[in-house]
Amino acid sequence: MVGQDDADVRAITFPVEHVETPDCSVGVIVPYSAGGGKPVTRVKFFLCGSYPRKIDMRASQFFIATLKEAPSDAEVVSHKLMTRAGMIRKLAGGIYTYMPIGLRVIRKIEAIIREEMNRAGGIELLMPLIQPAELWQETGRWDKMGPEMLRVKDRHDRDFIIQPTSEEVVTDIARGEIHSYRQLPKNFYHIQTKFRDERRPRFGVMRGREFTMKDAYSFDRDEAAAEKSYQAMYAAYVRIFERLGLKFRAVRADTGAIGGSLSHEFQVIADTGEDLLVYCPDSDYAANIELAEALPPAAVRPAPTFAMEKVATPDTIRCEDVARLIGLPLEATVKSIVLATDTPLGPEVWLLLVRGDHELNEVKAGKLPGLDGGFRFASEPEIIEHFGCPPGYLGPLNTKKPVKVVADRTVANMADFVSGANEIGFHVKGLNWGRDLPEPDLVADIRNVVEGDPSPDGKGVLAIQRGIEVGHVFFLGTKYSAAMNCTYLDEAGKPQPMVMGCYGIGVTRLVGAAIEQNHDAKGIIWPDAIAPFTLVICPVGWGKSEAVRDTANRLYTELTAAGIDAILDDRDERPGVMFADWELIGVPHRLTIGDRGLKDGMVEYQHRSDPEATKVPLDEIVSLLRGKACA
RNA sequence: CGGGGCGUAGCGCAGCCCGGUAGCGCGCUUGCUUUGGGAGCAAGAUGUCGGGGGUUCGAAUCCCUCCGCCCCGACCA
Repeated sequence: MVGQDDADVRAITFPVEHVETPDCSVGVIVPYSAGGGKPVTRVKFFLCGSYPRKIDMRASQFFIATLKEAPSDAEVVSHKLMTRAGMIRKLAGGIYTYMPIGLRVIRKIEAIIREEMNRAGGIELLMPLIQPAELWQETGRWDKMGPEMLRVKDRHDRDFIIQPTSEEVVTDIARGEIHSYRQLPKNFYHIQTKFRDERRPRFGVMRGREFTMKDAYSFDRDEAAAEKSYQAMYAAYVRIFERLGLKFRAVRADTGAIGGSLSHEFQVIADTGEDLLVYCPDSDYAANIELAEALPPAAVRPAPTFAMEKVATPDTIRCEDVARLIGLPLEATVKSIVLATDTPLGPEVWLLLVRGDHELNEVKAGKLPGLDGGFRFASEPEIIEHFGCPPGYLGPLNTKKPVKVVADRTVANMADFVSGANEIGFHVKGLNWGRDLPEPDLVADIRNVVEGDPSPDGKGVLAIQRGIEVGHVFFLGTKYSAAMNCTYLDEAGKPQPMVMGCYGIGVTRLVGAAIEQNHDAKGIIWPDAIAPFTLVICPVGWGKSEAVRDTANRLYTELTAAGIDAILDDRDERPGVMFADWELIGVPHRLTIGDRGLKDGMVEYQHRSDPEATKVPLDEIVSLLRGKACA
């Protein structure tokens, strides 16, 4: 047993066996008595193998660096709390040092991810941070990635990048090492520093430039096998986020720049999230708003009832104001958005129409034929050239030059609507497709869904909530294997491209997301699984009471031996300081020991989310905490 | 990238308009007192006022320039 009471001891030896577990984490075998039954031996996982746990964890020997006030550049609560709790310190925009408290949380998250990745068949390796340009040129992403990818040169003036992701390198490994269908499937992963030179880093570690990501890549012989790998990763992700103690939702997602055909995001539910999640409470439909389909209106377009009429709307630009001025509902107006594409023949101008109360979905627009090669918002000169009028009074009626008109499904179904008259200070009302102007060139779903829209699966109506994207799984197909000639030989001895999937988890972003979801006015409230410490022992009167000191030391030793990740606050701070610090840091379980209770043989237990402490007899506290704080 | 704002002690800020001794709170150091919810008193330490250039007898303050940071950015808000 650990058996040491002396506060001055710095390095207690821990006479238990370190074992190499099947998934390569290092654990220690600890005696464990489950519910008072016969003692059993079980492996208690502390932290990952590369992070030896300091067994004697006393606050005076550790590093607690809390702040009363957050730096003024911190905007969101997780950034403020992480800084105040001493988890991170900013070095440059979007670049942070992970301080000791913060690193412990990261290591715990990594340990859980490793366990579940290994359980799901993943094989850990570690690919370099710096990668040669050649591989990226091979897939074409050297040119496609843009300034988000940090490029560096070595002393010979050769191009390198600091990796934002590792598809190229892992595919290079696979094509070099895997030659036979017998070697498939394989899933390689690593947990590595990434660098993405974000246009606007913000929100602390939530959108940093340098961050830690777990990225995994699966290689299979065919689509069916690859889909199994995808499902295995999906299931592993569900387990990971459940173990982390977070409320999350898996949603269908756009495949974006990475490419591929099937994709889910794992979103931590938080009102401060940047993403909008669409889900159906009556079914299992869930998607990112980028992807969620707005179904065509069920009804047939009504017949025109009014004559078209031009109305003066001086200085009235926004649909809301136009509707109010004319005295019609906002739903009767149509919003005009002008896009441009740059073709070899020069710019082409597009007019996209959504209902006044709807919003354009740029991801959907970007998939339209003609816009799928990339688009931009048209410049004001381009707008005037084509519409004969500056922004604010634009519409599909009588454009000066022909433009390609794309109407949202809802707009295509409208009658007697309002839009700009392409004349400064005027709109038109009573406008009707077919009668007053030709049918749109294209009718498509180009808007964001709104709450109450019918669910695409036909099983109810949609609801919307905010989330933080912490994980993303992609079915890649052969996009990279084809580009890089990554093949294996099948039974017939024929080369076949490997079918790939890729799977990411933002480790450092998870830290921020967990805080966004779990905090109060005093600070962070960690889920047990990722708390920097599971339990803090707060002795009141450490410096003056031998009884307090002895009891604290003894309980610390016993609880640690029981496998509880505890820290003993021996700093001899005043209680207010001590409590405020640990509440800010967010340690979920607190044991308070003071002369006041000790004289009655009592100590106090309080969970971070409890309103107040509970008195517990001294001889019951260890078994109580074993039940509560021993994950 | 465009627009706006800000850089003064470890953190939060004042001083700048109107040029003249660099300040406040928290934190830090020392001592005494205090000791169950961020203690009190006393005495201290800490600054290239973001960098460079200019104007001036004199610049945190006025001018130029560079850098850094923050916020905002649809014909949404």
